[in-house]
Amino acid sequence: MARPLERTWFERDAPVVAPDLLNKLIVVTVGGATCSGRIIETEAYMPDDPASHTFNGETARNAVMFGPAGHLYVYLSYGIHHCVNVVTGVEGEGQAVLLRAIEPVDGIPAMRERRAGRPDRELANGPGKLAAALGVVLRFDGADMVGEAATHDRLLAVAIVDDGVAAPKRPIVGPRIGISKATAMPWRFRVPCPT
DNA sequence: AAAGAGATGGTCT
DNA sequence: GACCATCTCTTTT
Repeated sequence: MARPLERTWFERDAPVVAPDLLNKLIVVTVGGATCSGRIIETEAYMPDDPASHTFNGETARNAVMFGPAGHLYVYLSYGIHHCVNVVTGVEGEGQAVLLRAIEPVDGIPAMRERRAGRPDRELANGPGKLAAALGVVLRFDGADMVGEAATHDRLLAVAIVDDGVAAPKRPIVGPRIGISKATAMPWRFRVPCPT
């Protein structure tokens, strides 16, 4: 029933992939332990987008965003939090989708440990929080989520999985947040009324 | 209920 | 040396 998404699925523009990612699962294995969560909020970043890390060209940090789609782009935000992105589009363009929130599904005890002291509803309801809950750190930057590399019988792996739950027909669409440039683009997508 | 500020480190000018 | 695709705690209505 559950199947990992193929490379071609990611090879579309971020504002198209972002709403399609809603209700998909992100499955992360670190140190042989696996956690997963259902994606409920995403945000698109495009080439020629002043808010995108790739706007000023390729650097060591954003190199993964210029690579092939279907890889993970991870960076450190405000020196404290990690942010998790899925590279989309055509190789060389520099676009990605930021995962902003998930609903924990598997490995919830491990997520509670990583987010000690937080109530369950605040385990992964934000970009930095979901990275912390899933245990995603800079080491995941560039990880391939497609094919053999995404096999979870190893120490470190990540994949986006379709378990049969469709993306919402009418996602909530709004402006991106937490940025200071190009704030008007309606490239934030959310599942309506997630419990 | 809302608003404000500090933490903290990699990246780029 | 400035700038953050954030979070949490503290202070103020």
